Amino acid sequence: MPRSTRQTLIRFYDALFAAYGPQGWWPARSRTEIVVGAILTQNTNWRNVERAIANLRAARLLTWKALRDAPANKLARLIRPSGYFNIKARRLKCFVNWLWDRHRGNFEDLRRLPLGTLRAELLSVSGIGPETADSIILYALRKPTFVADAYTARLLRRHGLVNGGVRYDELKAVFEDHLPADERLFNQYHALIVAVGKKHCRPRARCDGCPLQRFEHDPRAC
DNA sequence: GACCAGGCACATC
DNA sequence: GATGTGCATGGT
Repeated sequence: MPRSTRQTLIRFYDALFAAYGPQGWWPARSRTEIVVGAILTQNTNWRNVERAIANLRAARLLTWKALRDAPANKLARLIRPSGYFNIKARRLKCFVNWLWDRHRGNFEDLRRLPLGTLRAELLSVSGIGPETADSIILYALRKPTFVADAYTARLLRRHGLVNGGVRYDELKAVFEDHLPADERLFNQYHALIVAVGKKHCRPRARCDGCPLQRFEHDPRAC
């Protein structure tokens, strides 16, 4: 008799939390830095994102106003280590321009919006897709939306909870439909998935030592 | 040198 | 709606 999805998700969470403990996400010093990091990490290794963010910090550009006033080519030069630097510089400018055009440059203002409205508004910004929007909502604005990423897809696929061609919204719905809409839970859960994913759920990674190894899984499904 | 990394927009069918 | 492609650096 297969366990319910809810039970499975809770068991996974408990096993990951027991193994890794609280993650304290998002790894950033400010809300501005969270948003910048969410955009820069698109399809990119986090280590390279850290280099780019360090450059922005050294240039004192990690404030909304400084980002608004900085020319895109200057941003592009500084964020070069994160890859796709021309595109990402444009995306940073798009976000900041939207923040000023629609919300007078007041990031805190976004917290007042209902979650659905907030998400739809973020998705209307060029360069903000579903995962980036959810990262901003969950980690910078502390509202309960689940962030599904490449690690999440691999994990659920490996354990047979979703099929190969699963779409983003289906992936996050697995968590949102079976768990309480708790911001702290979603925060911790996604961070734990990244923790286990970096170690055990990427190409050529091994299951040895994985906290989820004792659960039914297919190592080839990553 | 190939493959990968905490995606997204756009074109095409 | 599904699929393919460009964007680009740095690590393995």
